Parts: sequence; structure tokens; C-alpha cells
Amino acid sequence: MRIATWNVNSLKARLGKLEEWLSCAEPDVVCLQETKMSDAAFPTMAFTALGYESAHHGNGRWNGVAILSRVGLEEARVGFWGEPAESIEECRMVTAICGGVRVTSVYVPNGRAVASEQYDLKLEWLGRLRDDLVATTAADEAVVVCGDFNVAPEDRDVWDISQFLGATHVSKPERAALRELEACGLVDAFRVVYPEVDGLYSWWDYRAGDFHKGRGMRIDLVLVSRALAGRVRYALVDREARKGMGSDRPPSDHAPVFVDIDT
DNA sequence: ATGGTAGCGCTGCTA
Repeated sequence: MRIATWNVNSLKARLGKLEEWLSCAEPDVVCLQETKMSDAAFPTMAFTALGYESAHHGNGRWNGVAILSRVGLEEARVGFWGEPAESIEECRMVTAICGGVRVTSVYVPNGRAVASEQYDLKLEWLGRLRDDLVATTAADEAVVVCGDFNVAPEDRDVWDISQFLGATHVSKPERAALRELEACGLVDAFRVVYPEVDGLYSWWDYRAGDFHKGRGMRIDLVLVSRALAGRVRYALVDREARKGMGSDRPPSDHAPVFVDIDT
């Protein structure tokens, strides 16, 4: 199974590129973030035409997450376990069973600035994600949680750690919250394939032309349960797709990343 | 140099 995650920074603006990329990369499952649209506007038929079932959770101009699957999509649910859908203000999580794997697409809150209210909410959100996993997952289950975590797991996952002094995405509490997910049995699939490789960035700031300067961060992660960790065969950040593929629109500020797993 | 760009949507917020 080839499973991908891509923060598209507006699905409306990126639909053409995404369709191109689906034909090119042929993923079986795709987790999307920042669709920035309502469920009513979600282009279900465009994906059906390419052979993908879909589940989306969005309510307007911010956030919005989706799962596309060409290997089946069942039991879709939005938000955290037990959370009433109508009470969710920010659409940041959708889960479904795809080809025998429980897949979750997450868009973790950005956090804005360390010690801000939004930062505390980010840590709280990651805690709720952990609680969801504990409540719903058996130890031997095939689970993939992927998306934009807005956390760089280690210093080598940013272009220059000295530039991030006191910044979000690299702070100890954020990284500890990520490690809490790993303590639940999730494994960073990229580090299975590339234990020693630096510079596997998935996001570059639009401002200051950071992409072309190689100044990025690895914040888009594919976390797999231990049952799958030994079966990860390949992983890639598709930087070509971050270049724009020759269309008239700019690319997303994130590149798609994917892993191949024997399932 | 407290910058820079992108998206949404029409004013300033979010990233």
C-alpha cells in the first residue's frame, strides 16, 4: 500500500495539481490537510473519476482534512473518539478504514508562538490525539496516523536549529507530545527507511524564498503502528510536486510525502 | 532590514 500525506494549502487552488499528482504517484491512500473548504464544496466526483473514494471534514476558510482511498474506505469518522461532530469548531482530524488499515489524517494546530493560548491548545490537541489512540487501538492493529504535525521531531529536521531559538515546532513540550504518540506504539516511518539522512524537509516558508534556499522543516509525518513498522519498504518526499508542475498557480508550501508498506 | 508570500475574500487573519 502506498500511503501519502499532503497539506495542499487550499484544495480549490490545488485540485488540478493534486489530480496530476495522483496520476503520477499512484498512491492507494492520500491524507489531505488544509483543504480550506466546506464539506458541500468538496469535489467528491473529481476523485471518484480517478478511482478514489473520499471522506472530508471541513467547515470553511480554514483547516479541513480528507482521506482519499482506492482500496476501500469504511467507517469514516471525524474528530476525536466520542467527540460529537456538531461540537467541532476546527476540522483537523478524520479517520477511516482503508484496505484493512486504520488511517487518520491530522492537521495539528500551528501554535503560533510558545506560551501563547494557541500553543497551549496545540499541546492539548496532541494530548487528545494520544488519548484517542489509547482508547481505540489494539497493540497488534494496523494503524497509520499521518498529516501535518507542525512539529519537527529532532534538531536535524530543521534547516538550522540556531534559527529556531524559542520558536514553535521545535520546543521540548511539543516534541515530548510527539514522543507520547510513539510511546503508544507509533513509529516514524521515514526514520525506518532513512535512519541517518538529514534534510528530509516537507515544508518551506513561502516568504523569503526558503524552498530554493533549502531552508525547510520536516513536519509532515507518517506514523505507523508497530505491526506495520517492519513492513515499510520505501519513503519519499516528492519535492518535484513542491515546484509547481508547470501550472499557472504557485505550489503548496508543503510537499507530498509517501511511504510504501507491505500490507 | 522585525522583512518576505500565499489563500481567502474584501478586511485582516492565518500560516
